[in-house]
Amino acid sequence: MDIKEQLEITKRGCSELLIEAEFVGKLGLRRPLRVKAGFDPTAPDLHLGHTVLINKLRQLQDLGHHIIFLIGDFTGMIGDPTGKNTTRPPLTREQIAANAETYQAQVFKILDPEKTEVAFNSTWMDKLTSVDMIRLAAKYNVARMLERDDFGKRYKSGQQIAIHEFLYPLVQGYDSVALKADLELGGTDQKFNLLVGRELQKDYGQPSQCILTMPLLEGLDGVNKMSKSLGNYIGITESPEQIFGKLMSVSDELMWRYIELLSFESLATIRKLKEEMGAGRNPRDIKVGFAQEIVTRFHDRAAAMKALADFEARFKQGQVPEDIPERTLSIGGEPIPFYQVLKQAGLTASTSEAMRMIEQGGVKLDGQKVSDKALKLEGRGPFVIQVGKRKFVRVLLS
RNA sequence: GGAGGGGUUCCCGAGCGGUCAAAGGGAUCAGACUGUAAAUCUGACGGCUCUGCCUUCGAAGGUUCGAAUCCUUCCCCCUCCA
Repeated sequence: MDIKEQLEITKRGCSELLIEAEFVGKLGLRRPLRVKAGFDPTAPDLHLGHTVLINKLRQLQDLGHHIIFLIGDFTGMIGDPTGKNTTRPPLTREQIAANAETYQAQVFKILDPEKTEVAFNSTWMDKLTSVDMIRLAAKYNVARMLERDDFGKRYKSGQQIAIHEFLYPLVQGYDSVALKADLELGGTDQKFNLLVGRELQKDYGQPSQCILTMPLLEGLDGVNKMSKSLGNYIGITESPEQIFGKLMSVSDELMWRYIELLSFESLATIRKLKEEMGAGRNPRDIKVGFAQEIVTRFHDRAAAMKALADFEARFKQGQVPEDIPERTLSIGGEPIPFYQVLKQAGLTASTSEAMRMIEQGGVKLDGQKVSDKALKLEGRGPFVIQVGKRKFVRVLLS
């Protein structure tokens, strides 16, 4: 493939490519480039936000480049990599190994396992002696470290910066030296660390890597970045129905951001979709198509079709979904207040909430809206109970 | 070490002796509508054996008929100075 085309694919959706001219030069070498991306072994549950970067790796892989999936097990053992709010607890080797396994299982839904090199930075970092470490530390200086926004801010405002936090970017940069990386990928928040890699490679007499930063995907709220702790994420191991439903709940505006960063459709196709919407096409249909694409990626085509059918049945026709969880409650044969059933079946968090849901007309028993708060249930069931649009349980009494 | 400021229900943030389960916003949930779990509008949003009762305002005591609001001690955060 010609260089111009490769460059376009590489740059698609990215935040920055440093330095483009250098990168073009590397492409001109006509050999597979060594592409590095590092991952923290702390978060084995990948969500769509992570996949923005992994997708890019996949694209580069398809262009014939050599992908190195680097697991930062050494850095994971030290603890907190970014010094954000609280120091993360260091992980044990066993935990890291287990996390790495889960990581790979998920990542290989996108990357080709045959063509991907998985590396652990402990491989070379463990061998470094204290002397080596100090020599490495000598290659950078405090003023340059403080260029990093996060460090600079904390320094100015008198917040603590632990010494080992300075070592972090160095270790990450040294990884690039050890791997002889031609290109390193990271989120925009990683820019500083990636640049350290460039500098260190120069110090160690290597050509400097280029840097490709990818934007951070916003979460379902459209404001914060997608993260597990904020609960605004779509996990790639979630069920087809969940992925589909969550994608459908994305606002029309945010949908385009998701499509831009997550879809594999060509830019031309996406442009056309936008035009169609401008000409009056229902954005819902575009969202459906996109949601189908994503579900297919992490499950399969059939699952995607089923998720859609399920979704339409439930929301358009108000039907009960096919497989709903079943609960058996033992009540000793006595009639039981309905609100108790709601709570015990896990449909509401408290009896107060159960009462509220009934008051607000959000509860259905076998398809009939329940408005009597004093209703009691007796008999064995099964009763199909629905709270809101999404929560269903089949209840058996015994 | 010195001087100040503060800790309120999931988050932000008002309240500063009764009318406070505690304004307002966000998040969330429900309903209506719809093109969807978009948008918009309405409502709810501590718990319970629910027209009432019980437990909350950093912790523990105290004053008072009555405290998130006053006093004492303690714990924790933040800012400035050294």
